Amino acid sequence: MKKLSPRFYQRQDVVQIAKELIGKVVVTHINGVTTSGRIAETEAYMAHVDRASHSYNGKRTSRNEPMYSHAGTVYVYICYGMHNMLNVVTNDKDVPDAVLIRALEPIEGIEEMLKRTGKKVLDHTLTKGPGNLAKALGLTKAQSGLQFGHAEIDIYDDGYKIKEEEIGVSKRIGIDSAGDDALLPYRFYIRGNKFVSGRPVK
DNA sequence: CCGGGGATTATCT
DNA sequence: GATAATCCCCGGC
Repeated sequence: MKKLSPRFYQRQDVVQIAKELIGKVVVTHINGVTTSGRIAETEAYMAHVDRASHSYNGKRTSRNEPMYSHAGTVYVYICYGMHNMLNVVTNDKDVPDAVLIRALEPIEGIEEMLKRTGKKVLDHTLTKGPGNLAKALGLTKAQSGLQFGHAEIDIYDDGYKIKEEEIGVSKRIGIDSAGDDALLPYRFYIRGNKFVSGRPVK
């Protein structure tokens, strides 16, 4: 298990970073309990030029302020009034690129994840989709603005290698109001992984 | 298996 | 007052 270096997050190409985050391991220590999972699905959001991004056209508010912080910052926000979403901020300070972590394959702390989500048994819904994932990991906007590497949250490379052909690419989910930008191929996922969100594609 | 719609509230205008 | 980077349930086939 080795931490991702600051250099990993600092790069300019957020789409490439989103792709490389597939297969990495997110670990949280919240209230003394450790939970972790392997990233199965991500989406890239490109700063001010991307209509789907919270920072489109340079929009800057107290909610999305962490996006303008330096690479390796945690950005958590609430969507539809009830779901927390986990993002990784990349690129230089004041360039608000981010990667949304959309799905995980649970590894550690499954009992705790079941307790947090109110589910009875481990099935593919435990960490499928960004809302479920943040809930299982115990993340809320209390973690927004922290750095990856903080005691409560980090991302590791455990040496797991994923083959190029195992990674699927598609347009992003749930951003229909973003016009043509909704069609950009900025979503990456592990083909055939049952934790990947959305209806299975034939 | 698939698709439609309601839930629920922080955030922005 | 409207919107939203979602989830879950329920009905129909």
